[in-house]
Amino acid sequence: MISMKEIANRAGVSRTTVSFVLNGRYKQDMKISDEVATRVLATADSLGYVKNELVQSVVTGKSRVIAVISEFHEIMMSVVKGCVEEAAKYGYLVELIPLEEDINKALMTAVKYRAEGIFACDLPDKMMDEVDPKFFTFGIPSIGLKHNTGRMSFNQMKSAMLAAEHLVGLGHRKIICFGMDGSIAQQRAEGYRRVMAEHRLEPVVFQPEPPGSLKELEEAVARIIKARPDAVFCVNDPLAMHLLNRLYKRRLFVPDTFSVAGFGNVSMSELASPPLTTVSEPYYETGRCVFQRILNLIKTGSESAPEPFIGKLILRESTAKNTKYGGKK
Amino acid sequence: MISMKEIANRAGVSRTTVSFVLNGRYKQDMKISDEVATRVLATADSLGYVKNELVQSVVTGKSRVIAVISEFHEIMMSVVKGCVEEAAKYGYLVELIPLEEDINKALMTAVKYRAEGIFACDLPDKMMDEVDPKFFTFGIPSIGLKHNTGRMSFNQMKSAMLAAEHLVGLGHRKIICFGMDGSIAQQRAEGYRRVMAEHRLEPVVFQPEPPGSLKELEEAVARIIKARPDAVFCVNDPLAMHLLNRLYKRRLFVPDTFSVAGFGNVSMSELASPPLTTVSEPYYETGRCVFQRILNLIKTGSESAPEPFIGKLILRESTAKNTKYGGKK
DNA sequence: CTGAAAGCGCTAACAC
DNA sequence: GTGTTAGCGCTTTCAG
Repeated sequence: MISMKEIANRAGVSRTTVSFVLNGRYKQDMKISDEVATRVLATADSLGYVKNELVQSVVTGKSRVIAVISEFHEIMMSVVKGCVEEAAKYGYLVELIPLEEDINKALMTAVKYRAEGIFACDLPDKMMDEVDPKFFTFGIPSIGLKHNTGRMSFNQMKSAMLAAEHLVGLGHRKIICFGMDGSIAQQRAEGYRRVMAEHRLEPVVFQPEPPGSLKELEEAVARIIKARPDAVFCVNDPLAMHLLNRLYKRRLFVPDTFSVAGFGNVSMSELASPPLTTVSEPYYETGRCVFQRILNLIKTGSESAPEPFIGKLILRESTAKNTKYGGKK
Repeated sequence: MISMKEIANRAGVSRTTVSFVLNGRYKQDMKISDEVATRVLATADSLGYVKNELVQSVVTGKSRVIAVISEFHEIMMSVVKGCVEEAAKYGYLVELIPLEEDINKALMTAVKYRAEGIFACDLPDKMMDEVDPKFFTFGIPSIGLKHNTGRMSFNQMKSAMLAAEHLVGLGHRKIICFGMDGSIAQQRAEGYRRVMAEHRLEPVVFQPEPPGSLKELEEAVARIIKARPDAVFCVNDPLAMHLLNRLYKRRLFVPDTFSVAGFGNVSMSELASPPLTTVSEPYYETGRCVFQRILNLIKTGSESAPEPFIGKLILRESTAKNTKYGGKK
């Protein structure tokens, strides 16, 4: 792999000159003759020179790399993609560090490679507390660890309210909330509760998952069906699809039997039977936003608290107007 | 960020000593007193020293990083995860380079950061030919570019045969293959054709997708339904789910109307209505395998041609025995 | 066992 | 406008 030194020799100039030319700073900082500049550029090109960013990182103390630590669930790809693409725009590279049960090991890897920023993407709750305090002495800008706003900025509650309001707006009264395990699901359930309270409707939450074997899920679904609700708000799409699934098995059509709304807009929700009404989380945008926050932290040292995203209601065919109560229109 | 030099000073030894101790080579290469060794280790620890891998990369000429270039579809996360986790076992890090329409730019980024290996993960067909030949002069081990076996080692054809054979085995005769756009889908369709030929059944391929608007898809589905097949083999799960979807809309149940098999085992296929019989591609394993191949290339310079993976048939509820022809029980 | 010295490829003052 | 010099933090001979 050829170096600046060789270019300097071949072109008959000094390495400084080469450096300045190659960094495109030969117009402002130093005045290098156009003739020399072109010659340098030409030889660099003919020799197939490619700058060694690693060295630049060492010298400048800036690696232009940010580390993403995660378990890399399928669903996270969009977040990562958003982060990677946004980073690329600013000349930053993203490196992936697997979590594999030890957050401190992962963190140390990031430090060893001198990542300028760290994005702990969707850490399991319990790991939040396991982070060695000494890590923070390095002062590396990070998002997703406990000491900052934590997680990604997405307003689960308000987003869930969108779905709940949609169901109420369709004229449904007996609306069941399905699932509430985990802190995120609880925020969604809370959104549901608020909407129900606003409309003086009685909230009913079915909680099947947690130790959550398939069997318990089965029972919960059976109970829901027996309850004959007008609509069911599922705290996540897979849960909703599971419900659709069991209804299908009983030859019960949706939304005829009752409406079903999900949450998350996972890729296949569009192809569910019927296509699922749900709330989208802007994963890609979130990833971009996280990079922006980290970049801001790197540049200015101050945390920009962005307005949390609010999901969008995705209207599809699993929800429909209620006619039972002589529903409006 | 503290350096070896500082440790040397604090511990009252030379930087060489520190280097050797910290690299755990003070037993074999040099005989450093246990006492000194522990002292060095202790001061390093108390000072919060973290080795700068970047410098090590520069000095040794080995970055211990491999670059993954991809468009990062949701579906690829498992492959990437497999690659990342396998890499971690060998002390390698994975960095992500977005494709964004210019393969050569992406490749150059990888070279600039001196990636030891490159994994072009599922490049669009057309990009294969756009790779600047000069790239190969760098001699960086790579998987997924045209000059090697290409793509990941997965036998699409044989895997597709699993699904086709399953359908034939259930007693179906009139089996339609749905979709064949793209080189991968064609390999799957070929698997279908072979099985049909083996059993002296007439192959029928419906090709809807390509310029593939939703409308064309719609028409294709209508034609399939009109054709009254015994079973339909869809070249990928989303296509299969789309089909299920349209059948649902017509109140046509599966597998009563006809059996449906997909391909890919995407995460939600399990929750389709009905749960989809499909063929799994071992994405995670593939990712691990790719890293192994790259590592092998790095270490020995020789391409290990692993036995291509063959998918597994995932039996679910969208396929059932045919009774029309007095089918075998 | 330990330390001096050279070097990896590049940046950045500061003279010429 | 151009070249000299020092240095980034680490590895690695090679004398003591």
